[in-house]
Amino acid sequence: MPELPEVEVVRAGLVPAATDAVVTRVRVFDERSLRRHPGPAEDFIHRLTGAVLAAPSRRGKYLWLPVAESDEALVVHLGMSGQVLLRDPDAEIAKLTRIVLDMVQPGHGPVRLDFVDQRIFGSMALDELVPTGDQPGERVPRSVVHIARDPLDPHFDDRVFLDRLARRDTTIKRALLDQTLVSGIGNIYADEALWAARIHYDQPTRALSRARARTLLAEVRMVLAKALAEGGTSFDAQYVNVNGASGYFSHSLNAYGQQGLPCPRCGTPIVREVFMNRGSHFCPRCQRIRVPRSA
DNA sequence: CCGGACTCCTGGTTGC
DNA sequence: TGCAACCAGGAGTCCG
Repeated sequence: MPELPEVEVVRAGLVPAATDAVVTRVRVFDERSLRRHPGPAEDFIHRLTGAVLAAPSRRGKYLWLPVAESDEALVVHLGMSGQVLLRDPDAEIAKLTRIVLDMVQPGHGPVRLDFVDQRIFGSMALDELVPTGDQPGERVPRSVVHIARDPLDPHFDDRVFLDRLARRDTTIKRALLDQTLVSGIGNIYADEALWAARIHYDQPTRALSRARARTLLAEVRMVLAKALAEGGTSFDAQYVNVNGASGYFSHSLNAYGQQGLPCPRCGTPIVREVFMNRGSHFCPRCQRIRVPRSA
Protein backbone atom coordinates (compact mmCIF):
# COMPACT_ATOMS: atom_id res chain seq x y z
CA MET A 1 0.00 0.00 0.00
CA PRO A 2 1.42 3.33 -0.89
CA GLU A 3 2.37 5.23 2.23
CA LEU A 4 4.45 8.38 2.59
CA PRO A 5 7.71 6.99 1.12
CA GLU A 6 6.02 5.52 -1.94
CA VAL A 7 4.00 8.68 -2.55
CA GLU A 8 7.09 10.82 -2.13
CA VAL A 9 8.92 8.68 -4.69
CA VAL A 10 6.05 9.33 -7.09
CA ARG A 11 6.13 13.05 -6.36
CA ALA A 12 9.85 13.30 -6.93
CA GLY A 13 9.59 11.20 -10.06
CA LEU A 14 6.93 13.52 -11.45
CA VAL A 15 8.90 16.74 -10.97
CA PRO A 16 10.87 16.72 -14.24
CA ALA A 17 8.04 15.50 -16.48
CA ALA A 18 5.07 17.32 -14.97
CA THR A 19 6.41 20.70 -13.89
CA ASP A 20 5.39 23.31 -16.48
CA ALA A 21 3.76 20.61 -18.59
CA VAL A 22 0.72 21.47 -20.69
CA VAL A 23 -2.11 18.96 -20.57
CA THR A 24 -3.11 18.40 -24.17
CA ARG A 25 -5.62 15.60 -23.79
CA VAL A 26 -7.49 13.89 -20.96
CA ARG A 27 -9.02 10.44 -21.21
CA VAL A 28 -11.16 8.94 -18.46
CA PHE A 29 -11.63 5.20 -18.84
CA ASP A 30 -13.35 4.65 -15.52
CA GLU A 31 -15.35 7.41 -13.87
CA ARG A 32 -15.13 5.71 -10.50
CA SER A 33 -11.58 7.05 -10.27
CA LEU A 34 -13.16 10.52 -10.21
CA ARG A 35 -15.31 9.76 -7.18
CA ARG A 36 -13.78 12.67 -5.32
CA HIS A 37 -14.04 15.08 -8.19
CA PRO A 38 -16.95 17.47 -7.60
CA GLY A 39 -18.57 17.02 -10.96
CA PRO A 40 -18.93 14.72 -13.93
CA ALA A 41 -16.04 13.41 -15.99
CA GLU A 42 -16.77 15.98 -18.69
CA ASP A 43 -16.11 18.73 -16.16
CA PHE A 44 -12.81 17.15 -15.14
CA ILE A 45 -11.74 16.76 -18.75
CA HIS A 46 -12.81 20.25 -19.72
CA ARG A 47 -11.09 22.00 -16.83
CA LEU A 48 -7.86 20.03 -17.10
CA THR A 49 -7.41 20.14 -20.86
CA GLY A 50 -5.06 22.99 -21.72
CA ALA A 51 -3.99 23.49 -18.12
CA VAL A 52 -0.35 24.09 -17.29
CA LEU A 53 0.83 22.13 -14.27
CA ALA A 54 3.21 23.34 -11.60
CA ALA A 55 5.66 21.38 -9.45
CA PRO A 56 3.97 18.58 -7.50
CA SER A 57 3.45 18.86 -3.75
CA ARG A 58 2.65 16.28 -1.12
CA ARG A 59 1.27 16.03 2.36
CA GLY A 60 1.13 12.59 3.92
CA LYS A 61 -0.25 10.26 1.29
CA TYR A 62 -1.86 13.05 -0.73
CA LEU A 63 -0.19 14.34 -3.86
CA TRP A 64 -1.23 17.29 -5.97
CA LEU A 65 -0.17 19.22 -9.03
CA PRO A 66 -1.18 22.89 -8.90
CA VAL A 67 -2.66 24.33 -12.05
CA ALA A 68 -0.52 27.33 -12.95
CA GLU A 69 -2.06 30.76 -12.51
CA SER A 70 -5.17 29.39 -10.87
CA ASP A 71 -6.52 28.42 -7.47
CA GLU A 72 -6.87 24.80 -8.48
CA ALA A 73 -4.83 21.65 -8.20
CA LEU A 74 -5.04 18.14 -9.59
CA VAL A 75 -5.21 16.03 -6.44
CA VAL A 76 -4.03 12.44 -6.65
CA HIS A 77 -4.58 9.82 -3.99
CA LEU A 78 -3.24 6.35 -4.67
CA GLY A 79 -5.50 4.58 -2.22
CA MET A 80 -4.60 0.93 -1.87
CA SER A 81 -3.38 0.10 -5.32
CA GLY A 82 -2.93 3.30 -7.28
CA GLN A 83 0.07 3.90 -9.51
CA VAL A 84 1.23 6.84 -11.53
CA LEU A 85 3.17 5.85 -14.62
CA LEU A 86 5.06 8.05 -17.03
CA ARG A 87 4.97 6.61 -20.50
CA ASP A 88 5.87 7.33 -24.04
CA PRO A 89 2.73 8.74 -25.71
CA ASP A 90 2.69 5.81 -28.12
CA ALA A 91 3.06 3.12 -25.48
CA GLU A 92 0.30 0.62 -24.99
CA ILE A 93 -2.24 1.50 -22.30
CA ALA A 94 -2.23 -1.12 -19.57
CA LYS A 95 -5.40 -2.95 -18.63
CA LEU A 96 -6.18 -1.32 -15.28
CA THR A 97 -5.50 2.22 -16.49
CA ARG A 98 -8.33 4.48 -15.35
CA ILE A 99 -7.21 7.94 -16.46
CA VAL A 100 -4.65 9.10 -19.01
CA LEU A 101 -3.21 12.60 -19.38
CA ASP A 102 -1.29 13.46 -22.50
CA MET A 103 1.13 16.27 -21.76
CA VAL A 104 3.87 18.26 -23.39
CA GLN A 105 6.71 19.38 -21.18
CA PRO A 106 9.10 22.08 -22.46
CA GLY A 107 12.43 20.36 -22.83
CA HIS A 108 11.02 16.96 -22.00
CA GLY A 109 8.66 16.87 -24.94
CA PRO A 110 5.51 14.75 -25.18
CA VAL A 111 4.87 12.48 -22.22
CA ARG A 112 1.91 10.48 -21.04
CA LEU A 113 0.79 10.20 -17.44
CA ASP A 114 -1.20 7.05 -16.72
CA PHE A 115 -3.22 6.61 -13.55
CA VAL A 116 -3.51 2.89 -12.97
CA ASP A 117 -5.55 1.55 -10.08
CA GLN A 118 -6.70 -1.98 -9.61
CA ARG A 119 -9.03 -1.54 -6.65
CA ILE A 120 -10.16 1.99 -7.40
CA PHE A 121 -9.75 3.21 -3.85
CA GLY A 122 -7.53 5.90 -5.25
CA SER A 123 -8.70 8.90 -7.20
CA MET A 124 -7.93 12.00 -9.18
CA ALA A 125 -9.84 15.23 -8.61
CA LEU A 126 -9.63 18.93 -9.27
CA ASP A 127 -9.86 20.87 -6.04
CA GLU A 128 -9.49 24.42 -4.81
CA LEU A 129 -6.22 25.49 -3.18
CA VAL A 130 -6.69 27.24 0.16
CA PRO A 131 -4.21 28.77 2.64
CA THR A 132 -2.99 26.48 5.42
CA GLY A 133 -3.24 29.20 8.01
CA ASP A 134 -0.05 28.38 9.87
CA GLN A 135 2.48 28.99 7.10
CA PRO A 136 2.22 32.25 5.17
CA GLY A 137 1.83 31.72 1.45
CA GLU A 138 1.39 27.98 1.77
CA ARG A 139 -1.68 26.48 0.12
CA VAL A 140 -3.11 22.99 0.07
CA PRO A 141 -6.18 21.54 -1.61
CA ARG A 142 -9.37 21.93 0.39
CA SER A 143 -9.65 18.15 0.60
CA VAL A 144 -6.24 18.00 2.30
CA VAL A 145 -6.77 20.70 4.92
CA HIS A 146 -7.82 18.21 7.59
CA ILE A 147 -4.72 16.08 7.04
CA ALA A 148 -1.97 16.69 9.60
CA ARG A 149 1.56 17.44 8.56
CA ASP A 150 3.72 14.38 8.16
CA PRO A 151 6.83 13.68 10.26
CA LEU A 152 9.18 14.53 7.39
CA ASP A 153 7.55 17.94 6.88
CA PRO A 154 9.98 20.65 8.06
CA HIS A 155 7.04 22.39 9.74
CA PHE A 156 5.95 19.30 11.64
CA ASP A 157 5.86 20.29 15.30
CA ASP A 158 7.00 17.46 17.56
CA ARG A 159 5.73 19.14 20.70
CA VAL A 160 2.26 19.73 19.27
CA PHE A 161 2.09 16.12 18.12
CA LEU A 162 3.20 14.75 21.49
CA ASP A 163 0.72 16.99 23.29
CA ARG A 164 -2.15 15.93 21.09
CA LEU A 165 -1.16 12.27 21.40
CA ALA A 166 -1.05 12.56 25.19
CA ARG A 167 -4.56 13.97 25.24
CA ARG A 168 -5.94 11.15 23.13
CA ASP A 169 -7.73 8.37 24.91
CA THR A 170 -7.08 5.59 22.43
CA THR A 171 -4.50 2.98 21.50
CA ILE A 172 -1.23 3.72 19.82
CA LYS A 173 -1.61 2.11 16.42
CA ARG A 174 -5.00 3.66 15.97
CA ALA A 175 -3.37 7.02 16.70
CA LEU A 176 -0.52 6.42 14.26
CA LEU A 177 -2.99 5.62 11.50
CA ASP A 178 -5.11 8.70 12.22
CA GLN A 179 -4.13 11.03 9.39
CA THR A 180 -5.54 14.04 11.23
CA LEU A 181 -3.03 13.51 14.04
CA VAL A 182 0.03 12.59 12.00
CA SER A 183 -0.04 11.77 8.30
CA GLY A 184 1.76 9.49 5.92
CA ILE A 185 1.81 6.38 8.07
CA GLY A 186 -0.10 3.33 6.89
CA ASN A 187 -0.34 -0.22 8.08
CA ILE A 188 3.13 -1.32 7.01
CA TYR A 189 5.19 1.49 8.49
CA ALA A 190 3.02 1.62 11.61
CA ASP A 191 3.91 -1.99 12.34
CA GLU A 192 7.56 -1.38 11.48
CA ALA A 193 7.88 1.71 13.69
CA LEU A 194 6.11 0.03 16.59
CA TRP A 195 8.43 -2.95 16.28
CA ALA A 196 11.47 -0.68 16.26
CA ALA A 197 10.21 1.20 19.32
CA ARG A 198 9.20 -2.06 21.06
CA ILE A 199 5.64 -0.91 21.58
CA HIS A 200 2.58 -3.15 21.29
CA TYR A 201 0.04 -1.97 18.73
CA ASP A 202 -2.78 -1.98 21.27
CA GLN A 203 -0.84 -0.02 23.89
CA PRO A 204 -3.14 2.58 25.45
CA THR A 205 -1.79 6.04 24.72
CA ARG A 206 -2.72 7.13 28.24
CA ALA A 207 -0.14 4.71 29.57
CA LEU A 208 2.56 5.66 27.09
CA SER A 209 5.20 7.90 28.64
CA ARG A 210 6.31 11.01 26.83
CA ALA A 211 9.78 9.51 26.52
CA ARG A 212 8.46 6.39 24.80
CA ALA A 213 6.22 8.48 22.57
CA ARG A 214 9.25 10.54 21.59
CA THR A 215 11.16 7.34 20.83
CA LEU A 216 8.28 6.13 18.71
CA LEU A 217 8.20 9.36 16.72
CA ALA A 218 11.94 9.04 16.11
CA GLU A 219 11.45 5.45 14.91
CA VAL A 220 8.61 6.54 12.64
CA ARG A 221 10.96 9.07 11.07
CA MET A 222 13.71 6.49 10.68
CA VAL A 223 11.44 3.91 9.10
CA LEU A 224 9.99 6.45 6.67
CA ALA A 225 13.36 7.95 5.81
CA LYS A 226 14.95 4.56 5.27
CA ALA A 227 12.15 3.39 3.00
CA LEU A 228 12.33 6.67 1.14
CA ALA A 229 16.06 6.29 0.63
CA GLU A 230 15.63 2.77 -0.70
CA GLY A 231 12.66 3.67 -2.90
CA GLY A 232 14.27 6.83 -4.14
CA THR A 233 17.13 4.88 -5.57
CA SER A 234 15.07 2.05 -7.01
CA PHE A 235 13.61 3.85 -10.00
CA ASP A 236 15.47 5.15 -12.97
CA ALA A 237 15.06 8.18 -15.06
CA GLN A 238 12.46 8.57 -17.72
CA TYR A 239 9.69 6.25 -18.72
CA VAL A 240 9.47 4.15 -15.66
CA ASN A 241 6.92 3.26 -13.11
CA VAL A 242 7.37 6.27 -10.87
CA ASN A 243 5.38 4.39 -8.31
CA GLY A 244 8.36 2.12 -7.76
CA ALA A 245 7.03 -1.34 -8.48
CA SER A 246 9.72 -2.68 -6.18
CA GLY A 247 7.23 -4.30 -3.84
CA TYR A 248 7.09 -1.46 -1.39
CA PHE A 249 10.60 -2.01 -0.16
CA SER A 250 9.57 -5.33 1.34
CA HIS A 251 13.16 -6.52 1.49
CA SER A 252 13.79 -4.55 4.65
CA LEU A 253 10.72 -5.34 6.73
CA ASN A 254 11.17 -6.57 10.29
CA ALA A 255 7.58 -7.18 11.35
CA TYR A 256 5.03 -6.51 8.61
CA GLY A 257 4.14 -9.73 6.81
CA GLN A 258 6.75 -11.61 8.82
CA GLN A 259 4.33 -13.73 10.86
CA GLY A 260 5.88 -17.05 11.81
CA LEU A 261 9.36 -15.80 11.05
CA PRO A 262 11.80 -15.09 13.88
CA CYS A 263 11.92 -11.57 15.28
CA PRO A 264 15.22 -10.12 13.99
CA ARG A 265 15.94 -8.90 17.52
CA CYS A 266 15.12 -11.84 19.77
CA GLY A 267 14.14 -14.76 17.56
CA THR A 268 10.61 -15.13 18.90
CA PRO A 269 8.18 -15.82 16.04
CA ILE A 270 6.36 -12.71 14.83
CA VAL A 271 2.60 -12.86 15.44
CA ARG A 272 -0.15 -11.50 13.21
CA GLU A 273 -3.44 -10.40 14.74
CA VAL A 274 -6.41 -8.71 13.16
CA PHE A 275 -6.92 -5.18 14.43
CA MET A 276 -9.04 -2.46 12.90
CA ASN A 277 -9.90 -4.87 10.11
CA ARG A 278 -6.29 -5.25 9.07
CA GLY A 279 -3.26 -7.26 10.04
CA SER A 280 -1.06 -6.19 12.92
CA HIS A 281 2.34 -7.81 13.07
CA PHE A 282 4.43 -7.73 16.23
CA CYS A 283 6.91 -9.60 18.37
CA PRO A 284 5.07 -10.94 21.43
CA ARG A 285 8.27 -10.80 23.44
CA CYS A 286 9.72 -7.41 22.49
CA GLN A 287 6.39 -5.63 22.22
CA ARG A 288 4.22 -5.97 25.29
CA ILE A 289 1.43 -3.78 26.56
CA ARG A 290 2.61 -1.78 29.52
CA VAL A 291 0.16 -0.38 32.01
CA PRO A 292 0.89 2.00 34.88
CA ARG A 293 1.19 0.36 38.30
CA SER A 294 -1.75 2.39 39.50
CA ALA A 295 -4.07 1.14 36.79
C1' DC B 1 -14.08 12.47 21.64
C1' DC B 2 -14.29 7.57 20.84
C1' DG B 3 -14.81 3.19 18.46
C1' DG B 4 -17.22 0.01 15.67
C1' DA B 5 -19.52 -1.08 11.45
C1' DC B 6 -19.99 -0.28 6.83
C1' DT B 7 -18.71 1.25 2.16
C1' DC B 8 -15.98 1.67 -1.78
C1' DC B 9 -13.19 -2.35 -5.18
C1' DT B 10 -10.99 -6.38 -7.86
C1' DG B 11 -6.80 -9.50 -8.98
C1' DG B 12 -4.61 -13.12 -6.89
C1' DT B 13 -4.82 -16.86 -3.76
C1' DT B 14 -6.95 -20.48 -1.31
C1' DG B 15 -10.11 -24.27 -0.61
C1' DC B 16 -13.29 -27.69 -1.89
C1' DT C 1 -9.64 -28.36 -13.67
C1' DG C 2 -13.40 -25.14 -12.15
C1' DC C 3 -15.28 -21.99 -9.48
C1' DA C 4 -16.65 -19.61 -5.37
C1' DA C 5 -15.13 -17.67 -1.25
C1' DC C 6 -11.78 -15.05 0.73
C1' DC C 7 -8.14 -11.54 1.36
C1' DA C 8 -5.47 -7.08 1.04
C1' DG C 9 -6.74 -2.24 3.48
C1' DG C 10 -6.87 3.88 2.96
C1' DA C 11 -10.26 6.79 4.21
C1' DG C 12 -14.82 8.74 4.55
C1' DT C 13 -19.28 8.40 6.81
C1' DC C 14 -22.72 7.17 10.00
C1' DC C 15 -24.24 5.84 14.38
C1' DG C 16 -24.36 4.76 19.35
